[in-house]
Amino acid sequence: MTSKISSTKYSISDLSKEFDITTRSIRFYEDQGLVSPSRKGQTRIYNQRDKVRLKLILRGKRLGFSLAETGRLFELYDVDKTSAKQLNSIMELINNKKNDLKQQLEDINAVLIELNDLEVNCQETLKALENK
Amino acid sequence: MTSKISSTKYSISDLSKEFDITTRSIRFYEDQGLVSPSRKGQTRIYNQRDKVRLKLILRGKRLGFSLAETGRLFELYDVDKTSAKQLNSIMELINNKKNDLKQQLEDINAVLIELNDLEVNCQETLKALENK
DNA sequence: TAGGAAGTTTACGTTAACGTAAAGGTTGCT
DNA sequence: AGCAACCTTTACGTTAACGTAAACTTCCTA
Repeated sequence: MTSKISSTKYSISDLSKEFDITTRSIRFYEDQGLVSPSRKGQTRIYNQRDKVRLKLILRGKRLGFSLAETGRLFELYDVDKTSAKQLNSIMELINNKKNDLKQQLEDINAVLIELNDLEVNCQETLKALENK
Repeated sequence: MTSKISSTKYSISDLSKEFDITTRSIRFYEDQGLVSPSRKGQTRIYNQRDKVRLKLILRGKRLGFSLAETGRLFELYDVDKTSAKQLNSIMELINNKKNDLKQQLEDINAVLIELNDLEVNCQETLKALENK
């Protein structure tokens, strides 16, 4: 039973097209230790895990995370969780991030409200122009 | 009736302390046209409007806005809204920003859920360690 | 077999957002 | 008068996240 695990392999250009980023960027993320594709000869081969990570990297960027920050989030899943000390410091990190994000939620809601006001204002001005 | 408008004047170091940023940053924001303090001799004098703008600049940064983007948002409030063409292009800009922010809201909620999962996971592992 | 497409490494260039240092002006003590 | 605490301008330095170009290999195919 030769099972099919081969469908989850991607070339660098596959991923660059799928995520609409340059191959340069993908190689740079590797330099920074955020993805670690295997090799066939010289050529990089990406798997499902790498693909997910790319997605998370891009999500992080949309949130204004640096690559280093995203990397630290990745590590949270891999860190050795056998010691209570480790666990507590991880949980502290998690809580810091959560607080940052809650602040961001507030910020975003504030800006959305302002933009809505502005939009309404524009619509009214536009209507006034038409009815003249 | 000499009214008191003088309480809304700040020096550069006042603001740098209040917002916990360097004076260098504040001067840089001026270079970029985001604040425009008046002068008494050489010395910069900031008013309430400048202070509000600084607050908005920092909020923008927390959301990952570039200074240029924040500047464009400022302009939205000042632009002359006399032409329908202007108005429509402004509203397009507003909508683009709104879409970005909605995407960010989704992203943040996703990350918050993941962090919560991770936290619960940590708590359980910790409990298991204690009950051993 | 010649060329084109996709891959690689190496390395210098670029932009944003400041940091940092030098050199100097003004004000207020003491 | 002196100096400490501010302020100023000018200008070069720095980091992150790539862009861009050169020079080369490997594979496919017309």
